[in-house]
Amino acid sequence: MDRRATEKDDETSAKERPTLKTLAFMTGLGVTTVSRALKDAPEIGAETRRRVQLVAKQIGYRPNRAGVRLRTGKTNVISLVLNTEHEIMSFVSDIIYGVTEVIADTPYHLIVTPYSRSQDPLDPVRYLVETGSADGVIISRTQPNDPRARYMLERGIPFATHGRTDMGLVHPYHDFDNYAFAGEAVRHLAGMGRRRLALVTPPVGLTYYGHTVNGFADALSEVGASEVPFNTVSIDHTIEQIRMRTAQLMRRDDRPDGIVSSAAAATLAVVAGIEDAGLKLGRDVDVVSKQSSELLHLFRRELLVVNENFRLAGSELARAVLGWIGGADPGSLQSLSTPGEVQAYRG
Amino acid sequence: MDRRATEKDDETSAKERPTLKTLAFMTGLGVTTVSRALKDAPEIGAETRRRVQLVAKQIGYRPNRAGVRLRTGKTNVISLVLNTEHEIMSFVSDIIYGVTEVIADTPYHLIVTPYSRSQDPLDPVRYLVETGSADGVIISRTQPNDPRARYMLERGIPFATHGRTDMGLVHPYHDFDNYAFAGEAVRHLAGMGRRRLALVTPPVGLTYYGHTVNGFADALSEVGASEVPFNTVSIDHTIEQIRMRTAQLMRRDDRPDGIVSSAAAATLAVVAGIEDAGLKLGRDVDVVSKQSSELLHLFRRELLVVNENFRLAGSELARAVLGWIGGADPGSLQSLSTPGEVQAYRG
DNA sequence: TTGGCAATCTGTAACGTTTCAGTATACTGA
DNA sequence: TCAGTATACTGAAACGTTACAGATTGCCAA
Repeated sequence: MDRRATEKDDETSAKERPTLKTLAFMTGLGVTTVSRALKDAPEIGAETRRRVQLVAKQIGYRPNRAGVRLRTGKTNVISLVLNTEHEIMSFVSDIIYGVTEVIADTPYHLIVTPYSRSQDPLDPVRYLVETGSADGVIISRTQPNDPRARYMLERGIPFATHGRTDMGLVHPYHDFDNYAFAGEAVRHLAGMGRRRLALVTPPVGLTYYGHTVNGFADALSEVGASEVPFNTVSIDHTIEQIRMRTAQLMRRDDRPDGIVSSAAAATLAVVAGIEDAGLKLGRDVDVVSKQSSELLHLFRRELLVVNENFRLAGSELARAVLGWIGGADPGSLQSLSTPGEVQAYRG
Repeated sequence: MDRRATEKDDETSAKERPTLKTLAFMTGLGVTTVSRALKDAPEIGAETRRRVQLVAKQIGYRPNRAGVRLRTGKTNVISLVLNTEHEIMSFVSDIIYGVTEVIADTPYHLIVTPYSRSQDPLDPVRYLVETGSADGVIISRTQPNDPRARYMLERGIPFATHGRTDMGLVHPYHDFDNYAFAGEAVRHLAGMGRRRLALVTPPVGLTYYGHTVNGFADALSEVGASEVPFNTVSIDHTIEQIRMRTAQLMRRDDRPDGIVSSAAAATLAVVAGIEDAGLKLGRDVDVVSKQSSELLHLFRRELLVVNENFRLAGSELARAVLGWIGGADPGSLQSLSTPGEVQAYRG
C-alpha cells in the first residue's frame, strides 16, 4: 500500500536520493536532456548545460550505479584478484593502497576477488568475465604462459598483470626488474669478496622466477663467482621449511658465503637458519634481500637490502587498467621499476 | 542497426548470458514464475520449481546483479573501510582474507573503501550510506564514542566494528581482549622478577587504548609493580620515533626493566632502541609483544609474544555483518577473542 | 448448478539510466 | 517564399529483476 503520489514524487520528498527525474523536474527539462547535459554532450545548449550541472551539484546528484550498469554494462569496478594463501603479507595491503590512491578520484570501486590454493587460478577470472562484474582486472603471480592473461585477452576485457608474461602477447603490466635486482645483489656480494653464492628464488613457475634466476646466473659468470645450488626452497615455502633447509645448507662444507633472497619474510627464516648452524651474519656469510618495508635493518643490521615498492606497483597497475579501459594502447601501459642500490645499514 | 529478432532472441543466441527471459522461454513458463521458482516461493508447484532450478543450473544462470540492485536496492556488497595510512600492514591482508573466506560461498562481494589521514573518517561511511553502495559495512580503528557507528545506527545500515565502542549503543563487533593481554603481559613480566614496567600503547583515542591501559594498570597494582610512564609514543608513531624515544627512555636511570608492546612493528623499533642504548634484551629488560604473524621470535628469541589472529577477526566481522543483514539480533553478534598465554621462544 | 476457494501461474509496471528516433524552432541560401 | 538544415530539446523503449494485481483451473460444499 504505497500511498505516495506517482508523478510529483520527486517534488515533495526531500529525503529520497535525487535521480535524473528529480533534476528534470527541477530544471523543467526532459530526462534525456538532463542526462546528456551532465555528460557534456554537444547538442545541449551551453547555458542549459551549465544550469543542469549547477543544480546537480547543488543537490548532490550522483548517478545510480545500478541504473548505469544495467543499461550500459559499465560497472565502474576494478577487481584485484588475490591468492589468499600465497600472497606475501604486506604486499597485499600496499598494493591495495596503491590502487585505491589512483581510483580515489574516479567513479571506480575496488573489489577484492580471492581464490585459494585448491582452486584453478582461472576460476575467479572466469567468474568476473562471465558475470561482467568488473570493467578491469588486476592479477598477480603472473606466469610466462599465463592462461588468465590469454583468457582475458580473448574476451577483450582490460586487465593488467603484476609481473610480465612471455607469450608474445601484448598487455599492460607493471613489474619490478628482478633481473637487475639479482644482478646487483651478486655484484655487491662479489664486491665484498663473496665468491660462493646461493639464491632463495621466487616461486617456481612465476615469470619473475626466471628473471631472477637469469639475473643471478649472468652476474655470477660476469664476476666469476660460483653458485651453490639451493633449489629445495622458494619464498613460497613456510618459514620453518626455509629455516631448516638453510640450516642444513649452512652446515655443509661447501656452504655459500653469500645469499640472495627474493623476499623479506624468507630472509628472516634464512637468517634464523644461518644462526641455527652456528654461523654469524656479516662474518661467515652476507645476505642481500629484497624488502617492501624498512624492517630488515631493524632485524639484523648486517643485512643488505634492496627496496621494492608495492604501493607504487598498485598505483601503476591501476593506472594501466584505467588507461586501457579509457582506450589507450595496451602496449603503452607497461612499466618496469628499476631497483635502487643495495643498501647497507646506515647508523 | 541491430538486426537480431526481438522476441526469439533468447532462443537463438547461445552466446549471451542467460536471463530470466531465457529460462522462461526454455521452460515455457512466465518470467515471474521463473523468478519465484528460483527463490523457492511457496506458490510455485513443487515439480515446476525443481524443473526450473534444474534448467537454471544446467545453463549456468546467474542473476544479474545490476537488475537485482536496481529493483530491490540490495547490492550484495560488503564494504571494508580502511585507513590507508595508519592501518598496520599484515593486519589488512589478514582481515581481508578472513572476510573473503566467509563470504566466499555467498553472493557477496567485498569492496575496499579507503580514506586517508586528511579526511574525516565519517566521509567514506557517509558516502557508502548515501549512495547505497553496500548492504553492510566493516570499520576498524573504533573509538569509544564513534561517530561512524552512531551514524550507521541512525541510518539503519548493518555494520560491525573491529573493536568495541562505549556509547551505550548495541551493535555487532569483534574485539581482541586487550585488557586481558596487557594484564597477562604484566603478570608474566612480574613472574620473571621484573618490577618497573613501561607500556607502548595503542593509538590514543581508540577504544582499545583504554582497555590496554586499564589492563596494564590493574595488573600492575595486583602484582605490586610500578609503571614507568612512556606516553611519548604509541604504535601509530613511526619506527624512527619509537626507536629514538625508546633509546632515550632506556638511557635514563629510572628505566624500565620490562616493556609491554601492543604491536609487532613497534616492538622491532623498541628492541632497536633498547640496543641503541647499549642494553641487552632478556638481561637488562624483557619485552612482551602482541604479534599477528610468527615473526618476532625470528627477530629476537628473547622476545615474549602473544598472538592476535586478524584473520579470525576478519571472519568474525564478516559473519557478524552478514548475520545482521540476515535479521539476527545485533546484540548476539558480538565476540571477544581471548589472548593465549605469553609465549617464550621454543627451541 | 453455482459460488467459493485454493493452488498455480502470468502480465504489467517500476527501479534509473542511456539510446534511438524523432519534433519543434530558428536560421540559411536561393 | 520555400526547402534545407543546424540547433536544442523530448518521449519511448530497453537493460534484468521483483512486486503487485490479477487470471485460469480444478475441486468442493451447498
